[in-house]
Amino acid sequence: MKIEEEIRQGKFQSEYHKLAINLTFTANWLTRQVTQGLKPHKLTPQQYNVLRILRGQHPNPASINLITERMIDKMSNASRLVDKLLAKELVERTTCPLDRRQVDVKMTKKGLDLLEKIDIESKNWDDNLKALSKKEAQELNSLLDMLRS
Amino acid sequence: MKIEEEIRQGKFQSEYHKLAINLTFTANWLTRQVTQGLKPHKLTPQQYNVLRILRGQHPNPASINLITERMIDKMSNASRLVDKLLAKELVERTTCPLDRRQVDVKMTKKGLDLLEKIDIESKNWDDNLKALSKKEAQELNSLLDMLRS
DNA sequence: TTCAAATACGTGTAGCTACAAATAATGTAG
DNA sequence: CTACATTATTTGTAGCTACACGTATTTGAA
Repeated sequence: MKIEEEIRQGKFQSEYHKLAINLTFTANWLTRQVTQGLKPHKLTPQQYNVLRILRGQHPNPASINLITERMIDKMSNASRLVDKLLAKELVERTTCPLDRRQVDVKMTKKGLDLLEKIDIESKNWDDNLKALSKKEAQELNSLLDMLRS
Repeated sequence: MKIEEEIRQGKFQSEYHKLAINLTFTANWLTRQVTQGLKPHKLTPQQYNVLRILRGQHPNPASINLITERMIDKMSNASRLVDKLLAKELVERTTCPLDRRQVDVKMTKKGLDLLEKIDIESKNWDDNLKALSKKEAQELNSLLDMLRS
């Protein structure tokens, strides 16, 4: 459905204004789907993002700083997200012995196992994007990169 | 900057997976800018969205239902957003006499004046998107519409 | 008419965001 | 070595989201 119909707005001030709204709307649409897919595993998209970053480092630990740097949503509060993951025993947190200001965060086996299970399902989530051909997806990626110039 | 560098991830599983991340990341980037622009006026993007919908109806009132239907983020809780706007005296809320389940929400003069002031500034916000030509913006809009199929 | 279903809205809760401020450890200029 | 800046993280607060449930009102079928 065209964005004009989705939010029942006939006309936009400009193509750029329309773009701003279309981009936000489409990202929300996508996030809703990921949220749904993660729900059976009691993970939020942000927690999932942190887990994947930690797996990327495994078996090395990651600091809160490193996590923040790599998160999709950089303003997210990694500290509190790690708290939640800790409560679920998906990660472990220790003070870094070399720099006691830092925290070493590391996946547990339970966390790795969970991610592995989600991996399988998540392949299907991307299918929601397959309304576009691979070439169109590339083009969209390139336009988004350009947009942020 | 390419998305790979933004979140320091060298390679993605697929072009589609990259697209999902790029889309979310870019929308966050954009929202941050709008949030900044609105901050001097003590409005959040969602409150701003509601105000603009109400202006579209003015001088007619809008129900909570109508507002929700037209919001960019449809899961937003229009009821509570209207509360906040009411506290700032930017809107007024009365029970609809024809259907007492409904609420009539309407802009106040204060609300209209505020929007007018923001209108002027907001023209500059869209400039952040002008890294793309008009033609590229159209193409991006079209790809986003297709993506949601 | 009557009562169950549908509709419109409000509220409660857990989790997230944005931002500022606090705390603690480390680095560094003199 | 000391004072000060810097760095890494945590905490506090206001506002938003997602979802479920609650309340009041209206609609409509028997």
